[in-house]
Amino acid sequence: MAALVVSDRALGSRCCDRDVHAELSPAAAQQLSDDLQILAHPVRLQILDVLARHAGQVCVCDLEAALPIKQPTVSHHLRLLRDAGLVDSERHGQWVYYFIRRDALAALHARVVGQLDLLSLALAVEPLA
Amino acid sequence: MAALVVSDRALGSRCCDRDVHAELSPAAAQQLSDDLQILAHPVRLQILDVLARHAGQVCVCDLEAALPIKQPTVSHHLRLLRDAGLVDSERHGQWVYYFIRRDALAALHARVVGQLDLLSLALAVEPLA
DNA sequence: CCTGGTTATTGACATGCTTCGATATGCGTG
DNA sequence: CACGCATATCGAAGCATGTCAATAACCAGG
Repeated sequence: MAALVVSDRALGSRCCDRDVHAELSPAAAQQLSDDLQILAHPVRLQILDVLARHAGQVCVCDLEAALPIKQPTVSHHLRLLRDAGLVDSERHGQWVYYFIRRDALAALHARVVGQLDLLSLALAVEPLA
Repeated sequence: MAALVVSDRALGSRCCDRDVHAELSPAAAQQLSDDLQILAHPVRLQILDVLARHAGQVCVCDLEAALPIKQPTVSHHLRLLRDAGLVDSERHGQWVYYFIRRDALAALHARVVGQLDLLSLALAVEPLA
């Protein structure tokens, strides 16, 4: 198990002068981080889940009934999701119906999965040929 | 385009009494949210990236050199990653070498991608058969 | 146009996250 | 064992986030 970490190469000397850098650029890391951040809240995940399963037929009061939060908080999270481009809404009479923007969610899904796959791939390759 | 949202079914009346609920349980949403949260920071993403590409040969000062943050902050993020089970470390003399726990990262990767795929899948299906 | 119901916004508060200086701990060397 | 270097922890400060009561804006019906 120790071999997992320590190769035959000496580790106990010459530290901190290796060319260790991230492949992931700061900009790419920020982008991925933003993508993850908008998803990283239980309420927003549940909102997306509900919208995905009842496309176009969900108004705010439905969400309020389905979630453990008050109406202003529902509107708050919906605004974040809309600002992120993931959802949009249409007014019908007194009610506002929200729906997922499929293209945007697909794009986000592709970015996230793509980057995470890259990470896992880097691990699959034997360390530092 | 409006057809995306409004079916022939009347939307302008009878609101908020439908059985709209999330498939994603609160517990599952919390779990996924936690998984995403630990990843949702540029510095942690870059740390994981560096560790993935230089498996077992990265000490803290390497990370400090590769990242735009001071040493206490590096240690802080490493602690979060370790508490999440994603990384571990070994001391070699004066230095501490960090490495990714492949099994844990693979498990997290599977959970995240699995749940996100479910979301996308729900969207692919035509709304509410 | 007044009323009741739905949604958005505002403002305040609490909580949590990120960062870093200061400091403690641990290790190797002389 | 004293010193220097690497790392961890503590404490404080600043900032972001989540929540909700109060209120505004909007709409339908009488």
